[in-house]
Amino acid sequence: MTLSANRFIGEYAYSIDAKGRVNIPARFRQALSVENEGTFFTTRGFDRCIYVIPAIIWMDMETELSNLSSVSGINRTFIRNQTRHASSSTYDKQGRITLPTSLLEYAGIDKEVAIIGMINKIEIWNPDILAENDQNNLNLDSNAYDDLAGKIIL
Amino acid sequence: MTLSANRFIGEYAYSIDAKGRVNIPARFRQALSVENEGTFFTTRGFDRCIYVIPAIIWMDMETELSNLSSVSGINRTFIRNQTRHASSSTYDKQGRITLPTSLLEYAGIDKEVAIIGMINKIEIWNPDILAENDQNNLNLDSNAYDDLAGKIIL
DNA sequence: TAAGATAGTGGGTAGTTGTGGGTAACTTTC
DNA sequence: GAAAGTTACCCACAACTACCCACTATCTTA
Repeated sequence: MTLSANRFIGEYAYSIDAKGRVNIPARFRQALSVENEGTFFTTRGFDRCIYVIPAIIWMDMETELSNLSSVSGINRTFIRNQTRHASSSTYDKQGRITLPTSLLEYAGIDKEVAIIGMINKIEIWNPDILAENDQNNLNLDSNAYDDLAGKIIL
Repeated sequence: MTLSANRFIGEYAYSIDAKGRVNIPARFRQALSVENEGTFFTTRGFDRCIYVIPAIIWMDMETELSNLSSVSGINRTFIRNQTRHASSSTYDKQGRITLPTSLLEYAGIDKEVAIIGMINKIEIWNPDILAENDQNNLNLDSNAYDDLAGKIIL
């Protein structure tokens, strides 16, 4: 276990090639596969982006999901949405992954992508949609945000 | 653990070379890497400067971020904003670090830099922008400043 | 004051990284 | 079962990064 295992930070601008392959930033590769040789999961993000999640984190989430009571309709919907678009995958010798077409469509990605490290997972965005999302967030009521910021002393 | 571990004070005038490398004042180097072999983090500062942060301090923040639930949109936005401009790095044999182009642009740095010790982190400025910032602060309403002053015994 | 150590700056080179394309294996379809 | 389409693996290359060495100025110490 090294420093920053499974900790993803930073934003990167990459592109998808004709075969639907995206490069994973070299700095992410080690963390993505720690303790689970190159295996990870891709699924829909909460926002209009793609999540790339290390196997360990994914399995933790699966456990949490399994603890939700199926009596609640909200829970059922939530569980369903988390799992139905998910699939496991690995990268090729160059460190690239091939993303399922369905996910690319969901995230509105064609050529350029923005990759963001979100600590324990990775987000892949269409840069335009990301910018749009940023813009919308400026208009949010910021009390909750300020509360968060107040707790983080940096 | 020695005296002044992770405590940065003083201002230094250095320059950036053609490769984007900045020297870290020798007096800062030990503190920057205490307990975590030469690793630290760079990111955007609140003002128009670059933060250089010791690993221990940054990792604490990362841990807090990793405990925020991604189900909340505010949390996602917050995490994204905290990590986007950040990257980890180490110094070379000469004690220099290479700053990402994006950060240099943000801070408006081309050649000369002012490096300021801010107790638990380091700020890197374009000297002109720093001077401008100082000038603007003269005009601030000073009530809040006086409040602070009341708390600091010197 | 002289000699050695430390600090700041500059540049070359080998390895890494991001990207493109070819070919074989596999799957699907008729 | 053969053709067409898809996927996965392999190789290639340009740009970039990190590592190494070198030089000078300043500080320390005997």
